[in-house]
Amino acid sequence: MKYSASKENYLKAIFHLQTDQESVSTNALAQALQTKAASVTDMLKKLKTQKLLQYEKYKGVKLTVEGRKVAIGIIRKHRLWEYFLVHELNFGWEEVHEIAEELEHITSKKLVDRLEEFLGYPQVDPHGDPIPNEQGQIPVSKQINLSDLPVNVISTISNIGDQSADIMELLNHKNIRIGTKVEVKKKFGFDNSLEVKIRNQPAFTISEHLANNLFVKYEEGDISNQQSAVSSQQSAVSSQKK
Amino acid sequence: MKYSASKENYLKAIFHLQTDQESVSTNALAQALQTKAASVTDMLKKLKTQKLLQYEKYKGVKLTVEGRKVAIGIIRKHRLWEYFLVHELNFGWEEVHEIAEELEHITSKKLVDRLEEFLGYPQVDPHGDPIPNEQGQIPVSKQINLSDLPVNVISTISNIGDQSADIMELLNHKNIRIGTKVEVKKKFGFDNSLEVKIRNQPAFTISEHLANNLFVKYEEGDISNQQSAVSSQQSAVSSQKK
DNA sequence: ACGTTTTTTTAGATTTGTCTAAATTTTAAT
DNA sequence: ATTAAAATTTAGACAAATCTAAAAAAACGT
Repeated sequence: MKYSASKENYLKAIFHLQTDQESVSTNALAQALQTKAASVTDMLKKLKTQKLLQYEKYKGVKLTVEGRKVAIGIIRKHRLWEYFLVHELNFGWEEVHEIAEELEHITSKKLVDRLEEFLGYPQVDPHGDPIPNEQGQIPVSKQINLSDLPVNVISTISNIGDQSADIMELLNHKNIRIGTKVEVKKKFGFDNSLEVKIRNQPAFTISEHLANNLFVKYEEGDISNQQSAVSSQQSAVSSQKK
Repeated sequence: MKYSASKENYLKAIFHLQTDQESVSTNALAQALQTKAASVTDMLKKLKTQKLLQYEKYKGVKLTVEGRKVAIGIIRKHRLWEYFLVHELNFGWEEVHEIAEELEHITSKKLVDRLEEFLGYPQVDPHGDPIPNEQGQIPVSKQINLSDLPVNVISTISNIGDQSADIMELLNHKNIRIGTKVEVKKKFGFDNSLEVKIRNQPAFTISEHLANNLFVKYEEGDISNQQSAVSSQQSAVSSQKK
């Protein structure tokens, strides 16, 4: 079945807003899609007749299994294209989202699968978000040490090993906190220091000792698919708080 | 300025149909675009108000300079994407047109230019059609000997050196004529024979002697841009009829 | 619990691109 | 030069996706 770009965008937005059991409100959708509540209501009625979502008026909306399948397909395309743009065409990670918003609506399934193969089956996109596989399974969130993060991948600080005042002083000074997006630009074997970059600021160096205490996840907060999440390739590192 | 995919398709179709001074008829456009004449008339009126074409009712239509610029931009994107699909993602040349019909409407100019760079500034697409450069200039048609055609590039037979009955008998037998699309699959240094492929038929071998009498062009019949056509990298081989 | 505010839906309109059927213009033939 | 045929345009309609304004339902505060 083929759906319009507009419908695909609604499904994608609902997927992102739909946390766990919660249904999504009309207003939340209108805000996410930069449109008016009345337009959302109209579209929800159409998507309901296509069995892509469960919708009762005034009760909010949830995706059906089919609707989620479509949404994940769009997200898969979006993230593979982002990966392509950054790693093959040398775009900066901050400029690819907009372009991927268009590319994600290209219909050919064969194209997506070939692209994925061409890229070497990447697990996360340049923003650190997991890339669903062909079956619609989304790789499970992993925590790894910042030193183990491949270069040029944006990830999010999810854990700090040591929680002493000393480390906090340092992190505050460097403006690093949980949720901060970081990217390793270079790894120096000599002293195992790392050159890292945060948002739009110039790159700076952090010591091996500090890096050892910073953990990042590959995801930003996405929900894994139904029952079966894909098992992680690298073993997750458990954070060692004291 | 941004135009809808539909408008871009109209401009592209007019460009392809518009030979030299001739204007394009409503019916010809309707057929090319698989639509009805009435729809074409409607659209032409809209495109005229946008100054993309010259249109007087019952008189047919021609692109303006601006309209041609847009059309060439779409064709440039189409052919670069086709090249990408065939040479990077290993698609067959016969299956890429449909996908490129969608990709050609992706708007980012930076994407196209980066893609072109990534691909190494190719001159012709997998069907042998020339790829316009960033300035909208279209490489000029070149005739080269079939033996000089790179492998895996589709080209069109444009000239036959020897015009004896003998060669014609052979060409008729092998179903080769002017306009036939050929692709060299392999070159054998031992006897300089070539393995070639025509349309969907299985590949077959032709002798050095025959190959020496077959000339192909890199283009299918496209008109070069305004005044300045890009000078060809390889020198064109003049066909040596007797 | 009851009025007020917020959220959501309905009603009616608009834009884009398309269609069919009818009317008009051009072309071509005798 | 008429007239028949072909090509083109007009008129009116429709589907998709959106909007504004008004009505209805739900949630909230005291």
